[in-house]
Amino acid sequence: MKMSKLFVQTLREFPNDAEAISHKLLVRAGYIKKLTSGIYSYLPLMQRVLTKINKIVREEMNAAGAQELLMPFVQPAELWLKSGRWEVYGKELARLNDRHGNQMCLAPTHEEVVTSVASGILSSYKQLPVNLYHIQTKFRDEIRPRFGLLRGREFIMKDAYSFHSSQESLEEEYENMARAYTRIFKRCGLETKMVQSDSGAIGGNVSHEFMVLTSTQSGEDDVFYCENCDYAANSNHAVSKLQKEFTNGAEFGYSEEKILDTPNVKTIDELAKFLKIEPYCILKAVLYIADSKPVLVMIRGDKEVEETKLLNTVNALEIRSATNEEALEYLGCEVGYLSYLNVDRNKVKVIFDNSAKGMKNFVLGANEPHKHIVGYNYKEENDFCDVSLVKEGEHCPCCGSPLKITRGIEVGNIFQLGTKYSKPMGATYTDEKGEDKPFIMGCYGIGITRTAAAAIEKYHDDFGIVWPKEIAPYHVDIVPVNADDNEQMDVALKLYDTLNSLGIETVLDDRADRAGVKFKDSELIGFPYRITVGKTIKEGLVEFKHRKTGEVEKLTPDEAVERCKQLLLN
RNA sequence: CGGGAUGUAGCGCAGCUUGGUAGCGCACCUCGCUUGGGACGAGGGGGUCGCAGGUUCAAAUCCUGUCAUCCCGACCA
Repeated sequence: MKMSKLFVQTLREFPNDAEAISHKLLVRAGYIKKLTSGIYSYLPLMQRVLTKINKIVREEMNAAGAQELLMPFVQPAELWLKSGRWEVYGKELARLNDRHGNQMCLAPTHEEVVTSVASGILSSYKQLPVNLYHIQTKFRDEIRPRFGLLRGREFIMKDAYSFHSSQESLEEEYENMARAYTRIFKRCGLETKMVQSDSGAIGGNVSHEFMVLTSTQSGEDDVFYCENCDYAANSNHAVSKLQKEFTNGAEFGYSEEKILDTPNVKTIDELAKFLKIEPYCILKAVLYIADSKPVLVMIRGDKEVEETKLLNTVNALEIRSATNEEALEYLGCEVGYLSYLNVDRNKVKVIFDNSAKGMKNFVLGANEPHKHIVGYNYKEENDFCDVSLVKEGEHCPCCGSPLKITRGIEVGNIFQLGTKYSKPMGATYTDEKGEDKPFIMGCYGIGITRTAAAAIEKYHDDFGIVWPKEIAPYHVDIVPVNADDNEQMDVALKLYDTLNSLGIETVLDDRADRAGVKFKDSELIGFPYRITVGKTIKEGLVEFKHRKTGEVEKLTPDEAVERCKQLLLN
């Protein structure tokens, strides 16, 4: 491709509305163009990157035994009503009516359709297992799209669905997909970590996410991992051994139950300071509203509530913390002095976090303004469950080593769905005994557009993108320093033809601009290798520059071709 | 959905307080000059100032409404 013809416009400045570095660079280097919030055109450079990622995905999925098909983007409500997700999915599901008034939706995912497709064709256990996938545009009407391709509303996803007659077979395929995913991301130049996760709206029992770990701000998820063993989990799913497993207020001299005046002492910090006690001896009460019903969470003072865990525990669709007015309404007390004591559990659901287990002589609100109780001990049996956020420094649940935290970008995930969709949708096969059984299913997603963005988050420098060569839009950028110099242009053109004929994807920057402009663009766009044809051509030499390392080699044109072959063909 | 901000040329912005010819830089077009790190000179094209009302002789500017976008919190590939 000649640069003068390439459909691209690089910008001198970063766009104002971009936050994430991948977003900034994709816009500035001319890869994407925003149409509206969270919706982008993929310009020719971007399309080449996506095509390359897709190719890797297809090769590995096919090698893993999956079959590609293509399912519809617009789907009837009927299917979603059957699976029960029409109500559950919420506003993220974009709904519309066709001209007859039938309700439709734009596909955010394809469990419903694939289940209906499969059940029509798979009728015997002999046909199982089967794994079907496609690569397709999805639409999720995100509350707040941001970070460009990292969280668009419209995005490209590879989604695969497997059908089995036994849990063992599902688990086998799950492992198979995990291996395929690791290979896919590796071939895209990305190291990923497989972490345990919450299964969210997709549902199911076991699930893992593939995370690209990013040391900086750009990741959207917190990942806890153990350096000693291979435990790793998304913060919405992570569990830990507490630093202080059992706490006793007697340690701070509170061994007798009494009510104390604590005027205007509202927060845990204030209370700890006021009583000269550590937060871990306080039983904190936090009121939530889950689907408009009150839920009171009792949790140790040094811990925070993990809202996704709470959401799952109370089996709600939506959750938010309650206002002070709601606290007054449901508990008759303002926030800051709440407790579970004297609460009518028929009206307010009370949940105890595991961290509150085994506390002795602790402090808690008196459910009366400006009063707390000290030296309290449980007087009843309570059920405890896990609704708290892990903190860095807490210990690995498997081996007890301290847990580390890092940011991560989720580029893929795998779920064991079981019969979550097949059962309600009546998708069954006939087993050996002639009985009808619902399919046991798995599903496996890769965010194609997000993978591209993640690669940029991971690989960039002050000059621009540094693509891994496997997914770069082109491999080599040939820059004749002076387009008016016939000698330079001749050599550049010859190199261009030679490399292209070898199947090496090459750009020739034939523009009349000065060298600086071409160098800047080359680095911004992120071509892995650049061949500069300049003054040194008088000595028969060109420059071969490695984008990643900045290393420059002086080579003859023939040697430069050899270097390209060696680096890019094998 | 709550909190904050912004809408003026493809991009980045000024002008608005105090109403009176719509401006600057980049990009684009023409000519000249230049060619190893985003040159320079001269000339040129492009904007119903988000939209709709209102006030006024006169609105980018003041008022009202509305829409959109972006940033901070809860969802997800």
